[in-house]
Amino acid sequence: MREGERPEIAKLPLFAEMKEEQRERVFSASHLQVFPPQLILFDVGQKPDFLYVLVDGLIELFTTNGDRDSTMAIVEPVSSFILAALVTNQPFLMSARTLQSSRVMLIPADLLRDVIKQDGALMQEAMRELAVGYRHMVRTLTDMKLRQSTERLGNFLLLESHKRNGAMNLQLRGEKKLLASLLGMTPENLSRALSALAKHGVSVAGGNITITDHDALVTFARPDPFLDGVEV
Amino acid sequence: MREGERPEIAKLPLFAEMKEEQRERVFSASHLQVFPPQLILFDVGQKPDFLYVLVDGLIELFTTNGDRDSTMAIVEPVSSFILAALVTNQPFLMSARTLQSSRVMLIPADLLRDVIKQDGALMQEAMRELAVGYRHMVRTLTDMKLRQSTERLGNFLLLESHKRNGAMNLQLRGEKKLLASLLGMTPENLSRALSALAKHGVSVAGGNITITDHDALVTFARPDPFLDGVEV
DNA sequence: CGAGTCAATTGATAATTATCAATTCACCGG
DNA sequence: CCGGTGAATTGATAATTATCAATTGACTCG
Repeated sequence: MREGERPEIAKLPLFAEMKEEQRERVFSASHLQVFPPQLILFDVGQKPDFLYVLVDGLIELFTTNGDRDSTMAIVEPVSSFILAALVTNQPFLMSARTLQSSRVMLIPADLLRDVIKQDGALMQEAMRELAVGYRHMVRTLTDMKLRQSTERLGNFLLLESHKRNGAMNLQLRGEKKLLASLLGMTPENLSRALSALAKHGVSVAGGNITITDHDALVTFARPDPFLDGVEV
Repeated sequence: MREGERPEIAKLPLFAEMKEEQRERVFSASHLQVFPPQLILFDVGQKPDFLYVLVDGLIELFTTNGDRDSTMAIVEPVSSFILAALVTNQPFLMSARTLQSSRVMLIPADLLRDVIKQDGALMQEAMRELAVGYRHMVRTLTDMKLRQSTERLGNFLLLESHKRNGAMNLQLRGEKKLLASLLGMTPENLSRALSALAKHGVSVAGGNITITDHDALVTFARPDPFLDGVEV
């Protein structure tokens, strides 16, 4: 891989604490690849050959059942994905596709599993990343089971705003039907939910969403301090 | 803690590979406690003081939102729970209550985090356990997003049967409303779903459910080999 | 600049799930 | 053995969400 890419990847929490020597071993065996939009990187059921690190672009993790499919997560740069499949060396439970042209670092799975065993700091970060991922899943599942669609949307907007340092103006990454699938609803219902939120401090102009009355949205969506709290 | 309890706990994958010396350190600082049914062990938002290991009994992990609540998992012996909260040292995202009188081992959180850092084998098992837990969550979320309630029930029965070595006769642990909540439906709809499955090879007598026609149930529920596959 | 394409919206209807209200059933204690 | 308590079931209705169909809107390509 190119030298210039390394610093931002090495800054990832996962790789930040490991021994330089081991990092060198991992990085020199990895390669960076550019994929066009709408390309399937891997499918459910395949064995993981690599750990993936999204350096630039946008990637969707999704699952399929018969003719339906559902977005499980949207991966933004810079972050790794499918660590759990790599650690357990079990088939993927999700498929991945690029939403935009994306640069991805591919780290050979066997090598990485080996280095994880040898480098305690790396293992600890892998453990932490899995714990954080697990907790994220708990949040998402709770969100699905305990809230209805418009509430989910409201809380999603509040959380996005929080992530962006409280910005009241949000620009959607990707299409609205993607967001709909992520939130577990149809595109039609997302449209209706967005207009329903107009009464609760949200205004929409295309892919640009503005929270005009934060308090009103909070009153409607009732975010939970723990469930919707931002993980460190 | 009593000596007699240790062997079965030490056999847990989590503690199986660690150094005997470290295990001794952990176990001797832990204590075993018996809780009556319907007792809250901890609530959402509390910081984890212990890792919990259920030795005997039955425990429910659940979440709350306003006046609704939902069962997230049912913990059967012998297994540990809330490892992710312990590792991240973040507040619980789920509450726990005993469903039956339960014996629980309490391992001090600070100590265990410390030992995890020192014992590579333990850390590796913790990492693996978190990865397996993450994957379980992915399955559950997919199940919720992609299937409707009667299908979820059908697949639940198939999976339970598989777990019990293909037994066609299943005895429910706990009440039906618990199962309903776990599957994300109301008790009323669980009743209706169970009677709907009568046409697809399932017969019910109280808490005793029999799969009378496995193929018919498979045809109806369409289990996915990966999603519903049993993790090693 | 206009046709074509696809996302997004809107309206109408259907399916699914939840809620409310009775019973019925099972089990326990007196 | 009887009455009481709460789970489970059943039926009727309401709320939520999905589906189907049509239209609008935005953008690209020739």
